[in-house]
Amino acid sequence: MQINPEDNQARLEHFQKALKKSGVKMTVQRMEVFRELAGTGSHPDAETLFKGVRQKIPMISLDTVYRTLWLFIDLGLVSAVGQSKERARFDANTLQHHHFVCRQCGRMQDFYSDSLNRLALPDSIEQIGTVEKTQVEVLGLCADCLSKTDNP
Amino acid sequence: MQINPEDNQARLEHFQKALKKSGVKMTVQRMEVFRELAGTGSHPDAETLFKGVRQKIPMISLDTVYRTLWLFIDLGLVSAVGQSKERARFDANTLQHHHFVCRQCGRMQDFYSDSLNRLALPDSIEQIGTVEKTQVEVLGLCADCLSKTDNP
DNA sequence: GTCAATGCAAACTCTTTGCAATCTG
DNA sequence: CAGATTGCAAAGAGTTTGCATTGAC
Repeated sequence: MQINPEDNQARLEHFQKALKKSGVKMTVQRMEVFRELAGTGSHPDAETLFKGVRQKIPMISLDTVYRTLWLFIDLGLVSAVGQSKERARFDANTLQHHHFVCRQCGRMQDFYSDSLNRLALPDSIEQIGTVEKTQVEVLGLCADCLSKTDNP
Repeated sequence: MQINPEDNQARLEHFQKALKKSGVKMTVQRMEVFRELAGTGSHPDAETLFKGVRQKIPMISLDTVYRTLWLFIDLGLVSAVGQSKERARFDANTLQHHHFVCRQCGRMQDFYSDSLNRLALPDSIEQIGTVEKTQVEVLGLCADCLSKTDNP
């Protein structure tokens, strides 16, 4: 999915305001990392972004791209796909199931639902590809973390 | 989610048959890695499994755990959670959206659906935790990979 | 001018690989 | 017994960190 130029422009402005609001300095590097990421609908990894940004800022370093991305995530401008920061996790449950993931402790719990097993997907999916498996991922706070943070 | 012992027993038998069928040797290590993984409903990483298995086989090495896991994945006995083998990927799209992930090339495409945005989750979710975000992940083959493999 | 942000290089973590010793079928 | 499998140690990816220099406000 390519993002159209106007949306992109609007995003850049929103981006600049967000930085100012958080008292974070605007730099060429941050600008370009954001522009690069906002201009693509694919979900690039840091290295890919790095290569793209280097076209405009040849002296940028990879660690700056990483720092910039985590900063953006803190600011809520960007999200990391899936449990990206984590390691590989394995599952011996071969039944169709769905995942609840705690955003605090990262714990993952399976849950089952017949209706979620046969979700109706939008027709537009057909243009993207053939569907083999559909899984719902629910993000939230697990009961454990809730009781640890909420209770006085 | 803990798995009950009977299911677990059935799984172990299925596991042994699957190994034999694929002409893969049965070893204590494989047995224990599988038992450990099948006996937990959490989705442990390799290190966690390693620690568990070491209780029974103190001399097992971490690389064996990895090799064993990827073998099981090849055999279809186990799955890796998410895009586990991949690196962190980032997303500047802050609108609620869902992901189509190509299992071949790993490309990820956003798609939108109002109905998927407000999925009805099973009541059992409440016991697990509070829901903050629900996202659908569709796995399949993207159009690109389809045309590369299917067309003669 | 001050302090945050950057680039560099080195460290760190997770995962994989080469090879000789070991064990399964 | 032959060949697959293991353990070890070392290498490889991807990511993070410490520190001096640079640059934004």
